[in-house]
Amino acid sequence: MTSTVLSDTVRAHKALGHPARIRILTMLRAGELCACQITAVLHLAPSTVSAHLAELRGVGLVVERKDGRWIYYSLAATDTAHEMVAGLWRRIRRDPQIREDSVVVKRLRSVPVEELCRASLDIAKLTVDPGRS
Amino acid sequence: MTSTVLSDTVRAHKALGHPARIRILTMLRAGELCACQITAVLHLAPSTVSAHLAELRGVGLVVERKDGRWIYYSLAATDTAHEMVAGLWRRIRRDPQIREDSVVVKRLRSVPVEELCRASLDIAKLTVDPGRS
DNA sequence: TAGTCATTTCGTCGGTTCGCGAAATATAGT
DNA sequence: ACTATATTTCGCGAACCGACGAAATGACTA
Repeated sequence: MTSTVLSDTVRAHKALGHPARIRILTMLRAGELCACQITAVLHLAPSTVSAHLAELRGVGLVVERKDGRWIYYSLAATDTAHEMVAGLWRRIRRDPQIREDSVVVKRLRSVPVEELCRASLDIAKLTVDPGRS
Repeated sequence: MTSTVLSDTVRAHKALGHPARIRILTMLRAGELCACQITAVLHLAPSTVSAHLAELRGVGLVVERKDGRWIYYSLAATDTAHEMVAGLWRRIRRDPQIREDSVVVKRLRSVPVEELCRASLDIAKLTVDPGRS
């Protein structure tokens, strides 16, 4: 696999060239999320979300951490990742879809992952506990 | 055509998701260039270069100015364009291909456009005049 | 008016991307 | 061992992208 600065930069920008992947990156700004949580927000097939996450990981924007049955994703701690996400955020933060994602994610975080999965990733079925960050 | 912050951002990043378009944007940092000059540097068919330029213009990163037979392209004077190209430049400036482009462009600028076109866009045929900026 | 030349538009072909469902993988609980 | 389940991998069809050459456009030049 040929890797130059140019081709790496192309790949990174291609990774941001899809709404689902932009939504994932901005969601992760607030902290790690497991694949099922991301799937619940995006309303896409798990296999589709997995492919998006694999691409983000492939270009080094995202990092995974395994914990039992769940795989948690978070933003990579590299300079490039920080800069790209920061630049992205400056433009994207006004978008209504992105804003809504952030409130949905906040609700997700107020509930244990197991419960979300028990509810078949359907956020509407969650019993929200307002007492958590 | 639906236009939201998110979809516009996706389109902009897609535009940077190709080496030819990244090379064009970085070339234009030093000032405007006509389509034939860009074609000479990239070694692509004129119709291909035209398509890349059309895409860059479509997402508002680049602007065109007509002057007789020639069409000059330059970076758009918007905040978004400035920010994206600045962020891009920070990563791309070390790339050998990009560096070489910049010396080729410098040679191109030392010669009137008509002469380049008379030489069938073949840079090797140019009689370089070292006495110009 | 006719000719030349820079550029774009159009049609096409091969390759890539994106979505899904089905099957494979791996981990936890019983 | 067996089951349940979170995630990935695989295979596929539809849509999109990028390259080219040929033809159209538009502007100088003789």
